[in-house]
Amino acid sequence: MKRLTEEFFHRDCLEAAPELVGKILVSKIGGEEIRVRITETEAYRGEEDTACHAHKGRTPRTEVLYGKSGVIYVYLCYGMHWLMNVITGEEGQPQGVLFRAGEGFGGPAKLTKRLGVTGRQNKDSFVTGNEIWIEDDGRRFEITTDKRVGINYATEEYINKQWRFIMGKSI
DNA sequence: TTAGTGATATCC
DNA sequence: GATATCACTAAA
Repeated sequence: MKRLTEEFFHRDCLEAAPELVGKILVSKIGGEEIRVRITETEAYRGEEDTACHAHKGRTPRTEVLYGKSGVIYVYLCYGMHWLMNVITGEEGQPQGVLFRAGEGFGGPAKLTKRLGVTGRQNKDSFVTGNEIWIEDDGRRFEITTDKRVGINYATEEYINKQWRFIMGKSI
């Protein structure tokens, strides 16, 4: 059981996103330790990705996307749902991976609810923090890809990218 | 299919 | 200041 370090996140989101599938999210935010296997992720890649929050450039909200890999980006969607991402890639390049589902349930807002993640964790780090981190238990899974969800505002080119990664059979 | 909800960005 | 939009969910 080993905790993921900065090197894991410090590469292109299209490499990191499929590898995060099958890993274990561990949270102590609520006091007790909660462990959830990640079953689905999505990659958001740079200003040229019209589905990425940072595609219009740097704003106070998207600032964190440009920062260090391994940092957590949490934001409120539709006034009631917290969505959690991890920053990947080079500093200065806005990209990250959205955690879309965990074992036994699906839905990015359910994941944050289960783990107790809210806006308080925005800009925390999976690498250095003590409240939430990610572990590799050594298990490997087949990965299937699909189009991303809920990004109809993006251009067709990016709507059609297969940048969603879903856990399959154990290998 | 639709309501619910509030931060954010963008326009006065 | 006002408004439109939104990486969702539950209920019907």
